Amino acid sequence: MADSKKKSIRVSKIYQTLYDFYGTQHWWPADSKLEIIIGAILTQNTAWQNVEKAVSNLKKRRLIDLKKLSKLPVSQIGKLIRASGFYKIKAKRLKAVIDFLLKEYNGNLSQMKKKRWQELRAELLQVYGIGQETADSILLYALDKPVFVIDAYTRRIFSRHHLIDRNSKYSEIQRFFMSNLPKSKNIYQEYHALLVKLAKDFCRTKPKCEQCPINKI
DNA sequence: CACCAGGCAAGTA
DNA sequence: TACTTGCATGGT
Repeated sequence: MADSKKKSIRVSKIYQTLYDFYGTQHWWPADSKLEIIIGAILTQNTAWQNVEKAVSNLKKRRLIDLKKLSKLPVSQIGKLIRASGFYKIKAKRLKAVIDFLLKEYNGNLSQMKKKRWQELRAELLQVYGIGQETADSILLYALDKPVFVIDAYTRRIFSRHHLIDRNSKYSEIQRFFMSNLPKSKNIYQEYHALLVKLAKDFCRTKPKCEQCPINKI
């Protein structure tokens, strides 16, 4: 059998294994679509635990609200999200995203969802502070689009198991997943969440790594 | 104490 | 295009 065919089968097999091992992950943990978008910026290179503190600060003041946020000075946003780290630059990024959503969609996310994801992705990538992973997280979890998210964990796990090259580009890895799985938003959401869970449980130390359920396939 | 976490943008070669 | 650096808090 061709090598690419084996890898293709393995991508599905790993999903089945992780799903059987862990069950559904209930991602993205948030009360609203806007909270997901805000979280997507705040979680950049940051532990989720710290993102929760920042989001919690915004929630207490009922600031998960585009119009309210748009009236706040960037420095004030920075103060509120301080716990998430990189707070000055993230405040600036949030400001850019807020302005984008209000200007282009009048803050109406369900209106935004009507567009094709290819078009939305291009628009999101133009926004300051939104790179490929953040754009795809927003598309997949906030806008329910069938787009696979590639993060550091995904690279680590799949290169570790020799299914992708360690130096592959984002777009190549994304195509690898999307061409070898059903085009399903639900599967993409679960798969990414399962990979994050797996990495946290088994990729920290070498002895843990050897107990990884993927090794038992 | 060092190291990392659900990346991105800007600068350099 | 490919590689480097700054951004910063909080947990382990």
